[in-house]
Amino acid sequence: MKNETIDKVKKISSKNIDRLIIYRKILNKLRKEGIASVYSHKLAFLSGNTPAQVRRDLMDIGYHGTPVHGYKVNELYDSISSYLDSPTGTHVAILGLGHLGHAVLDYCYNRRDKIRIEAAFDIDPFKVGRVFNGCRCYHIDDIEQIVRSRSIKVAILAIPTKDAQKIVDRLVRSGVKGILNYTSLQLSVESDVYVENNDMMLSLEKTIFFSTVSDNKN
Amino acid sequence: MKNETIDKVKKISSKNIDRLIIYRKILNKLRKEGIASVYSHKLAFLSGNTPAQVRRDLMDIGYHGTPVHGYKVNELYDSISSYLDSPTGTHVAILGLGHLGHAVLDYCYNRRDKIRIEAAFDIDPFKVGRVFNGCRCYHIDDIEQIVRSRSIKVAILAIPTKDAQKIVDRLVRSGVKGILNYTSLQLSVESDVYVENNDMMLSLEKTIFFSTVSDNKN
DNA sequence: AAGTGTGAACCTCTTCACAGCA
DNA sequence: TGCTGTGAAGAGGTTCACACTT
Repeated sequence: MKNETIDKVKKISSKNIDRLIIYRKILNKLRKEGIASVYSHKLAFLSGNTPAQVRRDLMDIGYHGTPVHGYKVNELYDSISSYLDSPTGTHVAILGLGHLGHAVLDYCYNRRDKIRIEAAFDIDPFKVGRVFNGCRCYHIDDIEQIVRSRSIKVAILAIPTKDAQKIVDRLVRSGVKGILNYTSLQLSVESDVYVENNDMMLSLEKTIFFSTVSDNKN
Repeated sequence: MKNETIDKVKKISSKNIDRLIIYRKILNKLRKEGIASVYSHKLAFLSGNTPAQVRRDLMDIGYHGTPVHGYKVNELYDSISSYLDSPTGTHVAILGLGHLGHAVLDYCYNRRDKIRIEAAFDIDPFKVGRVFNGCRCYHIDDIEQIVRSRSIKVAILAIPTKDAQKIVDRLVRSGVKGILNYTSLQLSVESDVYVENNDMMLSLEKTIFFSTVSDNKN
C-alpha cells in the first residue's frame, strides 16, 4: 500500500501526465466560471482530444463520473491534483536569473500552492542577496547549503549551457530529484533523477518543420 | 516528386523529428571536434536512445551508412538538415519582448542559418523602434504589414496569455503557418496551422510529478 | 569481426463499440 | 435517451534478430 508511486509508473505514461495537467488547467477555469459538471466530450473538445481518450485517462487515475452529470468539476479537479501533486508540496529552485530565469519566476511564482519557488541562484553580485517576486537570490557557491536546508527537490536550469553539467552534479549531490533543463546540453545524471528537456531551439526547429507540412497535428 | 512534404508526414512522427533534431545537434558538436564518422551505438549513447532506434530513424530519412565507417558525420549532418530545413530558410517573429521574449531572442539569434528572426513586436514605446540583438522591435499594430512584407511564416508567442488568441488570429490572417506558443492558452487555429505548445507551468508540473517516482525516464 | 538495413515480433497507446446505468 | 466504463481491435512506435557488407 505504500508503493502507490510504483503503481503510478506502471500505469501512466508521459503523455497521460501531459493530458492530466491540461485537464486540470481546464477544470480550474470551468470551476472559476461556476460550472459544476462536464461531460467527456466537452473536456475532449476543450483539450483537443477524443472523448474516449478523456474517459480512459480518468479511468486510469480511478475517478468515476456518472452518466447523468458526467464529471463533477470540483471533485475531478481535486482528484487529478491529489494524483499529480506531492501531498507535502514540492520545493523548487531556479538556477540563473537572466532573462529566462526571470521569465520562469514571473510565470510560476505562486501559481500553484503545492509548488514553492524557494530560492534562486546567480553569480551576479547585483542580484545576489536581493529578493525578486518574493524569492531570494543566493550565490551559486551556496547551492549545497541552501538546497539541503530548504529540502529543494526540483531545479529549473536557466544558466548558460557550458556551466550546466557541473551545476547539475552539485544539485544532484545535494538531493535534487528532478531537473527542468532549459539549456541545450544532454545532461547525464543517475537513473533516479528525472530530467525534462526543454530546449527552445529544438522547439523552434520542430515548429518550423511542421509548419511547412499542412494539416498535421503533433 | 513535388510532394516530398506529403511523404514526410506519412512516414515521420513528432518523436522522430525530436530525435533527428537531437542527432543533428550532436553531429554538429562532433563535426567541430573533427570527428569524421560515428557508429549507431555511439550516436545512441550520446542521444539516450538504442542503436536500433538510431538506425531506424536514419533509414527513415533515406541516409545510408556503411558497416566499416558507420555514418559520415558531415554527410549525415547535411542529410538531416536538408530533411528538416526549408530550402529557402524560414522567417520568424517574436511576439512580446518581456523577459521571455528576450530570452528566446538571445537564445535563437543566429544559431542556425536557415532560421532568421526577422522582427520582434511589443507595445512598450521604450522598446518599439529599437534594435535588440540585430532584431528590430515593431509596434504590435504593425503585425499585418510586417508579417506580410517580410514573409514571416513562424511566430513565437511570448505575450500575456489573455492577449494570445486575438494576436494569433491576426498572425494567421497575415500568413503565419506555425506558432510556438509559450502562453498557457489552448489556441484555436485553422487546421493548416501548426501549434507547438510549450507551457512552462506544465513542464514544471511534469518534472515534479516524475521526480517523485524513481527510475522512470520519460 | 563488427558494423548496417530491415522484416517481423513485440509492446504501447488510441479508438471503437457496446453493455450498463440513471 | 445519452452518458460512462471498458474489453477488444486497431494503429503506431520500438526492439529483436539476422542476412548482408567490407
